[in-house]
Amino acid sequence: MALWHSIYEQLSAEIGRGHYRPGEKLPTEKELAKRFGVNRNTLRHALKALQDAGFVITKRGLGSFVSTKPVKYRITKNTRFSRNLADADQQSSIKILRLETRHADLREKAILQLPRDAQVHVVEGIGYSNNVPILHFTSIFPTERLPDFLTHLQRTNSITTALAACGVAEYERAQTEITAILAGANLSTYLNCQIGAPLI
Amino acid sequence: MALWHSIYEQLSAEIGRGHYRPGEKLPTEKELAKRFGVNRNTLRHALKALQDAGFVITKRGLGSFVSTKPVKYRITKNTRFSRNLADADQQSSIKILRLETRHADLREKAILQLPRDAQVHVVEGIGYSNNVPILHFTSIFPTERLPDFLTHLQRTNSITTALAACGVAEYERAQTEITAILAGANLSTYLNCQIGAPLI
DNA sequence: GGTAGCTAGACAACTAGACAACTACTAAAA
DNA sequence: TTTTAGTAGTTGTCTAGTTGTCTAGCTACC
Repeated sequence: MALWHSIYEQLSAEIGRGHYRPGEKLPTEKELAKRFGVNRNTLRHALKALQDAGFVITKRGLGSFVSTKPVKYRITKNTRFSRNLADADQQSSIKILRLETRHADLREKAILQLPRDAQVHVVEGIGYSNNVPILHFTSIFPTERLPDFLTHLQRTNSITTALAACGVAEYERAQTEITAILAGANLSTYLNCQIGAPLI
Repeated sequence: MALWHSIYEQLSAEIGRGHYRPGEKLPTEKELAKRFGVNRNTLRHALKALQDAGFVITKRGLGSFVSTKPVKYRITKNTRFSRNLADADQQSSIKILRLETRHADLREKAILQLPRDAQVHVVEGIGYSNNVPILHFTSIFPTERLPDFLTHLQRTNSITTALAACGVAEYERAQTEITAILAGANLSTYLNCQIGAPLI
């Protein structure tokens, strides 16, 4: 699909969802282009489609504004939104690239407070949200506390349920206590993933 | 041997030899075709092979660029770990793609338990670990509870410190309470990031 | 005859940049 | 106080250059 069209769909979806209300000003073309990672001309193509569909009105020197009069077009769109909303699922999944058990190194032992010859499970993979790759991760779990973690993980393909199957009920604790935070403090705060623009 | 393949070998050799540095732009397809004395289609065949091998990344309208991370690292996993340990610091950073305040939609209001006309801060960006893109995130924060959050964020470029500046001291609570987890439960467990394969 | 490899060309999609037209705002001049 | 000029920021338009895709035709070889 053409780039501009996917941008058009996303913006119209956000308008329909109420992110931008009637009469409200959209971000400037420059900002939107930056957000979607495209050239301004490409973004303008999407914006032009939004105008033609009656979603927005743009004024030279001022900006683009959400149309005050909803168009019939929006109704057809809404059905799609409501379905998404009903499902309420951003379906997320993971693809596991690596799954191994090895000895913990010094760093990991220090962080996880493990004894001398401790071993760890290593899980490396890519996280998807709506089939868009969003995240590359490498997680470390102490083997001692989670003996058959890998088996569960392999079967369920879900770290959450695998942890649960191993008797770790509370996720909060599991996150801060079991998952090794090898990355800096910054990245560790971004647990929330939504949609994905093409990276790189 | 096929023509395109000899071109592929020559170009990959030149890249490996450092003739073209990582991140550098290759000559245009037109120029390369002229250089090798072949049609553009034939050259594109060679270029396609270079992409598949992970040597170059091409962008429409821009050109082809030497990949910053040659593919071989996937094979030599072990060296990677020890080196990471030697560095001891995974320097992580973020690039912010979007920073705006808008109305919350139904879903967000439900999750964050917000009143009718509540607004939210939207932060979208890409997380890097050692300058490798690892994570695409979109975070939602209630405006009401964090009035000048964006200002702090823009200044510090760190969500952690920005939250702290707004009086949110404990990160654990901030994560589970303030950050909207719009993604499924699965993705939310991956707070740990290490090295990154090129996404997409 | 059929297929693989290459050539030739046309068009679509995207990027980059420059410049014009317009708006809102501010500060200096009348 | 009113007017004017200037500045900054926005959208509109245009040109040039790049990659992506498609169709048609040629040649060598099996």
